[in-house]
Amino acid sequence: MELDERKKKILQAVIRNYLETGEPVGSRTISKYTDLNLSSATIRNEMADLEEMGYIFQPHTSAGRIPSDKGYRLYVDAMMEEKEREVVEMRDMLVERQDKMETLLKQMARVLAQNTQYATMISAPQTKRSKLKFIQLSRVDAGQILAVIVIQGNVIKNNILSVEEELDDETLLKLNILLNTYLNGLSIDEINLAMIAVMKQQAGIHSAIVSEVIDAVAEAIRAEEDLEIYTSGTNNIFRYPELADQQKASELINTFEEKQLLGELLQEAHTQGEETGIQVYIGAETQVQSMKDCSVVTATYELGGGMKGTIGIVGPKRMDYDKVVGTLRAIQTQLDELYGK
Amino acid sequence: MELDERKKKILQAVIRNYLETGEPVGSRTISKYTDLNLSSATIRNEMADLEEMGYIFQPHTSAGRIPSDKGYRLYVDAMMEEKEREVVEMRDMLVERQDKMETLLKQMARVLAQNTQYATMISAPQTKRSKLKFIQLSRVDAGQILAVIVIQGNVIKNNILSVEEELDDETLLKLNILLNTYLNGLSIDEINLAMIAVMKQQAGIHSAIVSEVIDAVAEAIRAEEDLEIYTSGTNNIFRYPELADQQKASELINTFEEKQLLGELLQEAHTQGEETGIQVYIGAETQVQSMKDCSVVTATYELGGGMKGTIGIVGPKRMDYDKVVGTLRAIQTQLDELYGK
DNA sequence: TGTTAGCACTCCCCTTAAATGAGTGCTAAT
DNA sequence: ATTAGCACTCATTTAAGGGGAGTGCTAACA
Repeated sequence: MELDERKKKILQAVIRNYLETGEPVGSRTISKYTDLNLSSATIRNEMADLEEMGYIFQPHTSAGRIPSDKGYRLYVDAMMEEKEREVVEMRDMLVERQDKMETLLKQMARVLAQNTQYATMISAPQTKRSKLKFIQLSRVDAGQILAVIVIQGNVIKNNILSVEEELDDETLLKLNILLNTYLNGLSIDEINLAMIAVMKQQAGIHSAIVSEVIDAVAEAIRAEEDLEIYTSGTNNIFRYPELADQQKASELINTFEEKQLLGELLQEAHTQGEETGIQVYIGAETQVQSMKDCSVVTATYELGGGMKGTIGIVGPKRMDYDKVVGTLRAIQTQLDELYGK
Repeated sequence: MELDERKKKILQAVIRNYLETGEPVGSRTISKYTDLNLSSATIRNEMADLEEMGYIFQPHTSAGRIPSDKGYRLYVDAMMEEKEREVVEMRDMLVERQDKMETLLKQMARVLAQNTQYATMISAPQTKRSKLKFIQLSRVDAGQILAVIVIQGNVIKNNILSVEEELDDETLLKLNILLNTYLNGLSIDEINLAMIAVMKQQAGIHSAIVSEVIDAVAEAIRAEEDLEIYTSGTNNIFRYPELADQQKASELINTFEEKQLLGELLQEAHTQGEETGIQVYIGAETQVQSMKDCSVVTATYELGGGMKGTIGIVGPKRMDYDKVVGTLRAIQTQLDELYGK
């Protein structure tokens, strides 16, 4: 059987209607809703075909039709290539200069949630490929050294080190110069054992501190790698009856709080993002069990220096794909303009 | 009417039983449950009295009794003064040294949630009265200065400042000395305009930078003041049927995500905490609308240097007050031992 | 005077049954 | 190819009934 133009139109009408109402949609509705001027009986025939082809299905005998994952997929794909959406307002959202990535991301998650009425998540940029920009040791207290580590993109990590020996200013200065000379501008995988050995040797009796700093650097990177995720609008779940029953809501909320799975999800979206960087996962496509009744739209953004992060929007399968994709596009554009290269 | 010993015992039995089951408890149950050896009829009479006195009530005619807020209050008060709970294990929770307050708090919230099966929230210590410990300016890039601000208790804030003039190392060193000399050891409200004027004068052409740093300090403090709140275990709400219906769950989850109200709640608990620092709010006592069916137990902890924070545990009114108070006590003790003075 | 047994009564809740109605599949006519 | 018509299905709603847990009250008992 073949998916002719009329079938497409009907399918689209079914999906549209279902997106609006959340209720299974019957033939009579379609017959009036579209400009096809077909009777409900004809629609019924076509819908039977569409069901056979797997685009829609009945939740139970003699109920209206609901789009299947396959149906959504078709709809989304069609929509994606068709529309190059208008850039939404949202310009004011990013106007203020941010020193802090964290604040920016939190805010972004919140705005998105507010805007779309879905749950949102956003992963911080990953610094894997970033270069070390600056290291500074300072004596804060007797026996306490503060190590400040700045990574490309102005991601800053602090680390308090405890030392036994008393360090005078001169020694500290030397160590600072040593560390910066060797490590500055290197990315993580460029720091090797040989280099560390040389540095330790040059540090003489203070080699222990060098070790600690290196550890701190490694830890800072690692901390950045098991990436931070910010979420917002999880309670929007309750807006959609098909997700709001106790069982599902509980699982979803849990998933959102634990963030572990979200991380993997975003990670995957991030790595396999294609040209546009926008990806749509429908139902089981996410691999996350608790989200099998949801759809997820993700967008990868870049902040220069190879740092990439991912935004995800989670809603019911009948989410307004159109709007969501548009919104994400707009944000991408904004971020690119501000930080992109 | 008077609350004699037997009435107390019966009331306690009713509450205990209700805590366990979550169901209204009838006279027959009590008659068997307690060691009073009274028939259900007698219990009925007593329960009628207790109801008249406002300690318990029936959700509907001919149902068992449920403790009222007043009833809970009595129970909790009695329990609080009676028990000086055993210090729970939980020792291992805090063993690792933490450089980062944030990590510690998050972890703590999580452990608590896990342990109690309720939702938890924890506010970061407030630095209002804290003293400035250390300031360091470093050149990170051409035109970019990193200001690191350390506050008592090793709370560290970073701030990137943009500068137009090129600063050589010597100037930076001078500025560092200047700033530290003047500001070191001062608490926020001890920094006044006169002092700033003097510093600016001494900084000469670089007075602009001094201004910026001062701003950064102020901002760092302010950021710390509209306090961070970490939550965990919000999905535990779903464990308790009386909170899990769509309406209530949605509101609660929202409250927990927005954190605004939680902040006020913790704030209040913090300020009016009495001797022990542990406080119990039952039902409407919290002032937070969405929590009118919950109880909240809060504990204020101190981390030295006048920095105080508050932990809160939110559960159904029938929460296991005993265990919760015990757990919080234990944590308080631990924190005191580790950081307290 | 306090305690208990007995009994009628209340009311939630669960189950069952019937009514409703939206929607389908099929057939025959156009 | 399209449509009208009809029988049929089945989730959902509504009503009714039974069960049962629990109460309040009264009368009897120690």
